[in-house]
Amino acid sequence: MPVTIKDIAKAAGVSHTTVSRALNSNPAISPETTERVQQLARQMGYVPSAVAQSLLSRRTQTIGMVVTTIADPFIVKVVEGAEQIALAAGYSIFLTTSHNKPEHEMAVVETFQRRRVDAIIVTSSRVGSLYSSQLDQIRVPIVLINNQEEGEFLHSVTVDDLQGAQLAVAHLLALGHRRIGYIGAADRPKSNGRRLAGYLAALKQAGVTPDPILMISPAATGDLERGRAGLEVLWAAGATAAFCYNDLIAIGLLLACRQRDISVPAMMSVVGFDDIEPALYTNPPLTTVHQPRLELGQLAMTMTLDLLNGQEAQDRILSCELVVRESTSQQISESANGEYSITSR
Amino acid sequence: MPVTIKDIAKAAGVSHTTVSRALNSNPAISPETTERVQQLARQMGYVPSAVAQSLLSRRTQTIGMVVTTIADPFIVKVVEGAEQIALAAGYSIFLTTSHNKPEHEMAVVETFQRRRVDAIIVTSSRVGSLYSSQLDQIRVPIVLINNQEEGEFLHSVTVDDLQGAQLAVAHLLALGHRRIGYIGAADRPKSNGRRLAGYLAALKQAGVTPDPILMISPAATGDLERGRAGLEVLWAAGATAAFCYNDLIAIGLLLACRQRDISVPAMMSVVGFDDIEPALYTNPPLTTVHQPRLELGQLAMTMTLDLLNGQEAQDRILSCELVVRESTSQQISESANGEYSITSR
DNA sequence: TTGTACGCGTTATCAA
DNA sequence: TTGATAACGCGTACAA
Repeated sequence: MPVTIKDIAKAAGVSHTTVSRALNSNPAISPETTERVQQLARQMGYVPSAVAQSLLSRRTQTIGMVVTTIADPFIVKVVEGAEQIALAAGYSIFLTTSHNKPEHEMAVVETFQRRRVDAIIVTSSRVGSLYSSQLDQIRVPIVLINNQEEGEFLHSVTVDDLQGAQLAVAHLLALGHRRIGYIGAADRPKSNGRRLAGYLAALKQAGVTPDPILMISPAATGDLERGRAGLEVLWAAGATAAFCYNDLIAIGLLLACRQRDISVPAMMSVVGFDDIEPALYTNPPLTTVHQPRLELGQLAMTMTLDLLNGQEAQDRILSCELVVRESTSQQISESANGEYSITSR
Repeated sequence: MPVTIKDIAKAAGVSHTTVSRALNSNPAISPETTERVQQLARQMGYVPSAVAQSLLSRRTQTIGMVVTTIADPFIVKVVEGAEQIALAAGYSIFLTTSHNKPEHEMAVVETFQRRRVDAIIVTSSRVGSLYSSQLDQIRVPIVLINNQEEGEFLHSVTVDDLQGAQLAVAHLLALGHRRIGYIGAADRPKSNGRRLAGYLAALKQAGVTPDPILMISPAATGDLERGRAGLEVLWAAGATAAFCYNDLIAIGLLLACRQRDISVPAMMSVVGFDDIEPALYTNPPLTTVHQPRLELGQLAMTMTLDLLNGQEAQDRILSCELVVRESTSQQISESANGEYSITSR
């Protein structure tokens, strides 16, 4: 069993109260006893019990964090950002994955309540619908990152999907593309809707009429598969460029292009979303929309700690940046006279 | 403040002792009161305090897990495996990253002690040297995953680096390669040494004399860079194949090959180690040694829980599998008479 | 300057 | 069948 202040008290010949005060450098204690007690504590390898302290202070200095999966490089960065801030403030994180399973999420929340976490951070979940019944029970602050549902009662940090999508599609338009496809993900309704809106906004700004056949959302088991399926439709529809809901879909599309000998970017320009690490290793390296993932996590945690300190916290929306790599190029075609010219096909 | 058993006691007109017993379905309590109390607890939204329970039981049902970084896809899988098992057993995980910084690791251990975690799991660290002074202070079980130092005092789960490396190099040898390079990582001394040993063992078994110039360990800022640097040396030394310490190094090498127009696998076969996700997306897809990462985490956690239940735990070594993709092929060269023949160059 | 007493929420012991 | 009491490790109001 670990050493307690009582053990130290016995060894030092003082009361446990004095030990407690000495260890906390309480000025009421004489410098000599303070020094003596502290040295003794060190010798005996004393480490205060956060459990006992929590019981008394009613604060566990603990944050519960729910993510769908840490296999997603996007989420990893968010967690890293959150951890940095938490650690610096003396908080520890209970990290749990939900794999998007409602029953899992319920259980996680229950666990967090039992553990008396001071606050909860949830990423990319449909909190609104699922938790609503449990939510009023929870007294601790809840901060949502990129959540898929609207809800006024919670605090949130979100990435500006619309602006990011607009950036991506504007880039393709500037390169001369007019038949630009969008491959969406219907299972993330909110963000998918916003990215689609950005796509449409960019087209509108360029005076291009959207073609319904180019806006698809293939049902598939995984994002990679979705990209593969997307290519078939878009290629048949005469698209010269594709904007994908995320990088994994884009990578799936890239793989399918290679199999069908569709050269990227010469025959098909591809843009992703997220800027995950693998996007650097693809062939060609993927042009994509970079989300400030680290910052997302940092901000969410900062916000959480602010709330715990009784401060107000404003919801935040972070903007994205376009990272141009090699999967996009001018939409060119050889014209009759042998010269290259931009075409709108 | 959360509801306590005292609140329930007041509402039910019984003592808090009775409430506690009723909630735990103690047979000593009459069925009527039990039912009444349980229903009341549900209505009032009672959730027991793990903090108070821990203080009494001296068990927190909590595991501290230290990893170098969750940005490493390898580690992510290990964590996932560990989490599965922990969750099923009612344990929660404090996940912390150390980024290989000694001072960080010390702080983490200190935090875990304060939080009174029941056990600690550490991945890929040099525990032996760093922790030795703190180790005797810690009374809880410590399980090491793929640790970089020998030590009899701790429990461990390790992947069979030697066997995995042997598999990889034997594969290259079987394809006819004789000038096979090894690009190592000196900052992971233990596993690097074991993989090098596997490389040498395979060569020996095939009767190939190792050439020191082909066994390198480039000093570089990151693994990707290491791969780049490695290519220069190996290419100059006339290597036709390279076995890399890990996939990231292999990917770095792949990127460098593309820049220098060295076609893979026609001119250079490449094998990695780990089988991380990005290895699927490279061009060409990477042949690599698959580590049972999920199992590694599961086993470590199972072992930990066994130890907590007072059982003995045997150290384990898991074996690897070779995953052949498209970055390796027969070592062929056009001979004078126009036919293809295997050469040893 | 130091010590006594109490409480944080829960369970276990003993008594009624 | 139920209740009063103590204990887990710590911090704090109050007393000395």
